[in-house]
Amino acid sequence: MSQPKIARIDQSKLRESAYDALHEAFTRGAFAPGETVSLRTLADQLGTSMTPVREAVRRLVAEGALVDTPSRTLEVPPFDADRMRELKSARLALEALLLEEAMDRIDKDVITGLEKIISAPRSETGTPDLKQNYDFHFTLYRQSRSRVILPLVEALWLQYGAFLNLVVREQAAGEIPEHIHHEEIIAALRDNDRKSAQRSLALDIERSFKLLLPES
Amino acid sequence: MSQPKIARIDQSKLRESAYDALHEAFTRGAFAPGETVSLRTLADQLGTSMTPVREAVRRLVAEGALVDTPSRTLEVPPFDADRMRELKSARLALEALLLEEAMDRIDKDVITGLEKIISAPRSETGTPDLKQNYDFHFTLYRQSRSRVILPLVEALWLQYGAFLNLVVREQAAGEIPEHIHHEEIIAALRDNDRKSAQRSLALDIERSFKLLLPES
DNA sequence: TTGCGTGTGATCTGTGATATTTTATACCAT
DNA sequence: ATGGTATAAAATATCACAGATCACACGCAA
Repeated sequence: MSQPKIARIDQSKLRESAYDALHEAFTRGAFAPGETVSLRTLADQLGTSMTPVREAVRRLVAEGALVDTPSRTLEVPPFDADRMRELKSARLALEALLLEEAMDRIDKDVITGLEKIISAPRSETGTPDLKQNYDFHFTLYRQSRSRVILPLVEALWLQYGAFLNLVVREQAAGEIPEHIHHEEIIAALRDNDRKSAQRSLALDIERSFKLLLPES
Repeated sequence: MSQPKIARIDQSKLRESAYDALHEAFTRGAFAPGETVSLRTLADQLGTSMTPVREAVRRLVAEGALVDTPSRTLEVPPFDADRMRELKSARLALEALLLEEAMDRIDKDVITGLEKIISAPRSETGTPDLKQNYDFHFTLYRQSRSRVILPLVEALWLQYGAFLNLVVREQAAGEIPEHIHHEEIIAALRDNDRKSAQRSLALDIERSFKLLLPES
């Protein structure tokens, strides 16, 4: 029994490419809540036919990033404070589980990687570092090797991502020091201090929603 | 501006019908872990073309009820104890949140409805009352009016559903008294005793996994 | 002869594109 | 305002294609 010497070529799979492109756009806050999108437009922009886009869109709908309207168009869910509160409590519950699992397995190299992520030069454009924040959390969560909860959390971030679009404008005024909690988390990881790590993560999640849920 | 007097018949939407049919089949434990399914076969059985089935299947994949294989076929995820443990902790975390919200809003009529569900005649066929269990939990959870967490929990049940197929055979031997915890939950709802309701729900979820995760 | 690996082809699969049908909305005339 | 029509979009069906699987026969070696 010989092991394969060469890797499989990852054939076509336009559906995956389309999904990846849209996923990236969502985490970037490229879509505004309430905005409607058209399959044909997306297909044109991606340079494919409607079929792969449709399947990618079906997945996004299943994940809550898009919703079907009664008139059979697609729209980015409009802002909704109740939904936002649910996103927050779901994130608090599930990301705590991921952190717990991750701390069972994480090694020094990954922690160093996390430090590298947050110490990367902040973007010069004045836009908040959405991608940096995403990368920090998910390289941490991926250490959990979770195959059930991690996809759920990805879906939550996807829903949350659209709302970030609303925040980007006033971000400069908000001046949220997001890296503070990230540094606390890294320190706790080094000390293997679970309590402290959980507390810092919870604070970081709370922080994420401060601008969108001012009352809390 | 006149309001429509009669409800729309939700014609067409074959995609939704296909999804509903498959969803029902999963919660019924109709599919066995490891089993492969074919778009054409499903389309034939449902009496539609491949297209609606394909989109329904895309959603099921997004929810984790089906997975794509490297050879581009579809299969029901094979049994996996790690996945099972994740399902359990995710259910414990999220359903606790739903119960909390539900207890803020539930009224007497719904509690009576819950009693009616569990007092319905147990199926004569010897098969466990999967649907009865499903209906009990979700009529309760629906009271939370959740639009974020509830779909996540549905997805978890969908993944869990396939594994139930494995249990059905030995169920008679297991002889699990599932209605015990359900009755405790109802009593706690009547007393508005949150602590007790949460405890009973957790026990009920633990019970669900007893046969599949004997070690715990 | 027996056993095992190998190639072959029929048949199945998902994928992607496109044609057809259905529905919703905007527009225009009345 | 009302009603009909035109237009555009989504939903569905159908088709062409490339890859994967399986059964089976063939050939070589022990």
